[in-house]
Amino acid sequence: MQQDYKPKNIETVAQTYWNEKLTFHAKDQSEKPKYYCLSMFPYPSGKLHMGHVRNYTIGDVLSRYHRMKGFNVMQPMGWDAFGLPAENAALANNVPPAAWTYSNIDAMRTQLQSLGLGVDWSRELTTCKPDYYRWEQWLFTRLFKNGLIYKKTSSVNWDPVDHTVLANEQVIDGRGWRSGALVEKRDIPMYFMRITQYAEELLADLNQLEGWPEQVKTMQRNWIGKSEGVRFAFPYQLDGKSDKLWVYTTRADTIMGVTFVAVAAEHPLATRAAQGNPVLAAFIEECKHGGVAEADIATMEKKGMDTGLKVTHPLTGEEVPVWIGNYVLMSYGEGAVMAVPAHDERDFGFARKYGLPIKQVIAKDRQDGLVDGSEYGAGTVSGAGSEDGGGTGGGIDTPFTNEQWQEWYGSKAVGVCINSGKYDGLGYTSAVDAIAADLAVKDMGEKKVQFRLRDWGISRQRYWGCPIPIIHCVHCGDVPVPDEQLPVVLPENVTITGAGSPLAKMPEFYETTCPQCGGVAKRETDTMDTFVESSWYYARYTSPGCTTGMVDERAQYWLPVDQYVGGIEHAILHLLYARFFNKLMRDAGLFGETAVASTSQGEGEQAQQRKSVNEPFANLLTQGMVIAPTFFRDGAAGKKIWINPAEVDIETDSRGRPVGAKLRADGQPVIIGGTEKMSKSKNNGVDPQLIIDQYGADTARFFIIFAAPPEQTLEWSDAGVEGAFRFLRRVWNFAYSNKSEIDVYLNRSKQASDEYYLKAINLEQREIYREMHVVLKQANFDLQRLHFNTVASACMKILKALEQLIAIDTPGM
RNA sequence: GCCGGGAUGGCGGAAUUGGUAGACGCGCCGGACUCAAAAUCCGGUGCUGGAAACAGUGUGAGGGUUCGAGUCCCUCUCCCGGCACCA
Repeated sequence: MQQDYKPKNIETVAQTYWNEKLTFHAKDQSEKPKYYCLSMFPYPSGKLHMGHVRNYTIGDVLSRYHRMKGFNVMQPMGWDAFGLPAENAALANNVPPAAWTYSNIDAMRTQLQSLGLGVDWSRELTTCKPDYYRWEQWLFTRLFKNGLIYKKTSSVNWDPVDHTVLANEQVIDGRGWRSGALVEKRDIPMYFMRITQYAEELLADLNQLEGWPEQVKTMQRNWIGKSEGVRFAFPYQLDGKSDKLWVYTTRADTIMGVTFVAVAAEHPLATRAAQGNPVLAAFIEECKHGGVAEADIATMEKKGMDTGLKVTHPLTGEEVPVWIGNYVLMSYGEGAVMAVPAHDERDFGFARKYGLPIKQVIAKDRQDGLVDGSEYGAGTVSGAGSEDGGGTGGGIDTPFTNEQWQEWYGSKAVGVCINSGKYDGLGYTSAVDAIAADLAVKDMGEKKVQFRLRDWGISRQRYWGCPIPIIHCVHCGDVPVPDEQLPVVLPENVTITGAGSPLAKMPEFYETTCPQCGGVAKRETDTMDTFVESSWYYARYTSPGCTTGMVDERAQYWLPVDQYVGGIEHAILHLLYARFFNKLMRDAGLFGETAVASTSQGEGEQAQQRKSVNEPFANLLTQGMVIAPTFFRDGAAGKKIWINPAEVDIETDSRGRPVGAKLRADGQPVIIGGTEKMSKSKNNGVDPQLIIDQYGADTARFFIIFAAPPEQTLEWSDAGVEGAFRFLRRVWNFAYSNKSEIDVYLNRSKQASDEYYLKAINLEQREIYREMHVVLKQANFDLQRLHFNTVASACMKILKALEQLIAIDTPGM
């Protein structure tokens, strides 16, 4: 009667077939249009998790879909193999990071292959191997020579007990994760990539990325943070010399309301003021405690101390006190900020705390909030500047007060200047113009465009990363390693102690000679940020085995990536760095002719696209998380004991609502927690391997692709998996029972039966993917609108229709 | 703190421009078939009250605009992602 659906057999046969026939090998030339589909490569943690399965299934569906549509598809896979976890594992298990990483890669490759992805494994790359990172070192030396990489000091988290630099992740509540010691900020020399030189282009080109989600582009725009403001100076006399304290503001219209300036603890003025002032020196010392992470700095208590120094207001000539503020960052802008307590919420709080004066210089002129400051010209506003700041337009009147912050105090849109002498009555734009002009006349400042984006510090005081190809010579300074000496190979047999980099303790690594003068020299022992490797892997996939450069001419055929798929958590850093690297590689001439200035739309644009690659990823799909319910019991000392959902039976009432849950092992109740991201800590992960073993990869993939739109959160559901399995089984059984010749095939030979299976698989996949095809077509190929329910019901309808047919065509791909 | 998202039944989620909230699916309940179960099929299912007809109520909270708000405006709460050394 009906043959059982045995996914393991079917999938093994299919995967073997694909491997033998090299089905998914991408050709570097083709009559067909190319489609480069890339899913973000995994960090080889050791085990596949559901997020990986989702990521690669989405990419695979898109790949197979385009394959069926007649594209020359390339879907590669590789390993983001450098990074901190390998060093942690080395500490915990006493295994060298390299050995740990390579064995993880082997395990995960096996798992990935059991998923049956249409991946071209001949392009596999591993970033911790010299054949990959040597080209990164090559690019480093080029960038160093042309000034796009430079050296400066920067703050890191220093663990004073373990004598080691800590990652932000390793700083917990201001203390080292292993030692528990209070972390300090320490300034050390590092290499920086001049990403700010590309800030304007990185910002402008976002507008070309029509295939990117708007929210990602918005985040990148805000991150780059182009602002138009005024850079100006507070002059001062100190130690018999005249000098200027520079600050930058986007609210020059409030300059007349400055009542103090705040400088970073590391600012030269702070250092000077602390001389002979032990209290101030102690405060500066206190400011050094804690980590360097911005989120921590921004949320900590705002503290400050008067330096006793005074600077002069450039327009009023009044004396302005200089304070040290723990919230002012030396690495941002000038390391000093003007403070206008009346019109900045943070300054307001600071002034209230320390009893500093608050001077209102902006009045809310209108209530409707529609007024753009630019509409105001000098003298066009009458009656502005009333002392209470209340609007004249009725509605809720919120007069200015020194007691409580009001949002409108800080709004550019609603205010006009008051208490500002000649600037009274001006709106935002005209006030800024007038003030900037007056500052310029005095040579005390000018308008300036500034970016929030900072240069990218790439030095890491870590072992498991790509060595920075620099040799330090006492005579010649920092000398880049010559091409013929590349790669600088990272030694793989080391012992990790958790206290500093092993490279710094290996004379056989760092002792060398200067390539320029031949004298005794020392090799750099810092390694590069692992984001460097992930910034160009997409390009390397186009040129596997290339020994002549980062990429060869094949890159011009495949790039840009047509579809990139990955987590939203990479919306800023990784994606911005990869865009930056793409431009660096383009300007190094690696993608053929360099960019032609964009002229007109249409034909000219197409020609330009063939000549150069301005952006690496044409379309971006940011997939959602995989979440699952959590269960726990209260253990000793208020600690929760998390219980895996697989070990729990849920009881429901007559309406199907959960009323309780019991641990299967002991029948005793457990507490139902929230639904959260699958994680080790909450013990709510579902091991993909168990699902594949029990139901098969097709069920796992089918469930995961249809249970939620790709970019939304996916709630794991055992029932949903079961449903997906039943659906596939039904398709299978239907195909089987309608094929009378099957028995003939089966009775002939093993080979023939395999052939039948393949045909049946093709039927199954064909029907499923045909449905997706239809839906994708309806959705205008917009996978983000793809919806499980719509697709599933369409599949059901088709299936029902098929069941009414007695004979169907022999399927074939 | 700042930037970007989100919140609709027991669950995933529908709802073109502001026009019958809860499509479709899961789950659950009832029925058919079966010795029984599974599978399959049929019907029901926001909540409260009611045997039912029906009534009231309902899209995180509070306000507003409108003949009409899940949708637009304001304020707020909570959750998720990122914040430059996790990847």
